[in-house]
Amino acid sequence: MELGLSLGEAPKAFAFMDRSAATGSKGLGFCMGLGVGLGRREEGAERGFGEERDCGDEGTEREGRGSVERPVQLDLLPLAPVPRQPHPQMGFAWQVDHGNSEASTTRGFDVNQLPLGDEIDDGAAISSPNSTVSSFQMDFSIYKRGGAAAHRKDSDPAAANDAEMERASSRASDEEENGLTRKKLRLSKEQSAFLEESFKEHNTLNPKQKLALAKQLNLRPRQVEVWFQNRRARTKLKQTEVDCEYLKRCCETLTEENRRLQKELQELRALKTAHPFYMQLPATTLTMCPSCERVATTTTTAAAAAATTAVPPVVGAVAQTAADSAAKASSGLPKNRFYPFPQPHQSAAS
DNA sequence: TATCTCTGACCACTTACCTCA
DNA sequence: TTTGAGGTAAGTGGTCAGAGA
Repeated sequence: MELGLSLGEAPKAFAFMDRSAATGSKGLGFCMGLGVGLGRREEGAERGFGEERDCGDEGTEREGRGSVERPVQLDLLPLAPVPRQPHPQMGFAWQVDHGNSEASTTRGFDVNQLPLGDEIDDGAAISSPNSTVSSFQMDFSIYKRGGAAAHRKDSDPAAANDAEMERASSRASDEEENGLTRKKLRLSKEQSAFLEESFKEHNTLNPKQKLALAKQLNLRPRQVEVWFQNRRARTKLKQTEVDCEYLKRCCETLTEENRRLQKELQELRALKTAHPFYMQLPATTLTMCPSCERVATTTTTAAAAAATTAVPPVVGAVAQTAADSAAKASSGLPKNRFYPFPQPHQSAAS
């Protein structure tokens, strides 16, 4: 029996997986194969799972004795998009006008504000006739009131926001004084939250959406674009971690199963050696798998089987066991993914 | 129609900065 | 106060698809 794992692009060798819905994006592809290399006449005849075969009908396949070497394949594909929540379009609590817009006049250059004259950064900020920007622009300038202190963070989130914005503003001012150009900025919680909500809506942006978001958040379009890129990268990274964890468990389970079946096989061989005539009983009484207690429906006599090989009935049961456990465990799971084992945690998107 | 060039979007990788324990 | 780790904004280079010449 062989256990193979491969990480990379989604495998093409196993056509029976319907993953049409999942292949829209190129992502993590995973292929796990469990090959039972015991079906040959001789013990040494082994075979890897990588052989391309027609995996047309898994269900009927497991009934057949001839398919005892069919690999049990796990195909881990990118998760379906995170369930989307309705976008609270302009409905955020922090969007309330606190009536302090007057006091919001910028004091120098705020790193979290779209700098005047920088609007044409990458050209996207030039308003177009069909732009939806102006209809729902947020006013982040309310956070620029003075007098906020960082230590208020715990007691009063709003005040903490003030402090945050003030710090950013102050830093920027200092740098402006020093003639330095700030290379990196930190988005405010509100900006991040809004971007996060947008990301839930759609994890990619068309130019119009990018422009709208940029205007709304007083950021440069490039910043919005970068944020989405980084956010996608983070999502993917988390998903990869989750997948790896899951695969580790799969591997452990299969290894254990492998060990158990090897042991079982040894026992049966010992039995055969000790009681040679035992194998001449009708095959139907011999193909019961000790682990799953399934009886194969073959009518082949043991003598006939022995003429070819004494092993296949056992291997047939083995393959069936693996296929059964896979089918059992994968029921009720997403179709575009193959989960023969307990489902991994899928909450990586956040 | 085929080919080439340009452009924009995206991704992977990396760097540099910021925050916090 | 210092420092290292982790998070993240941003830079860079490569690929790919679509538009236009």
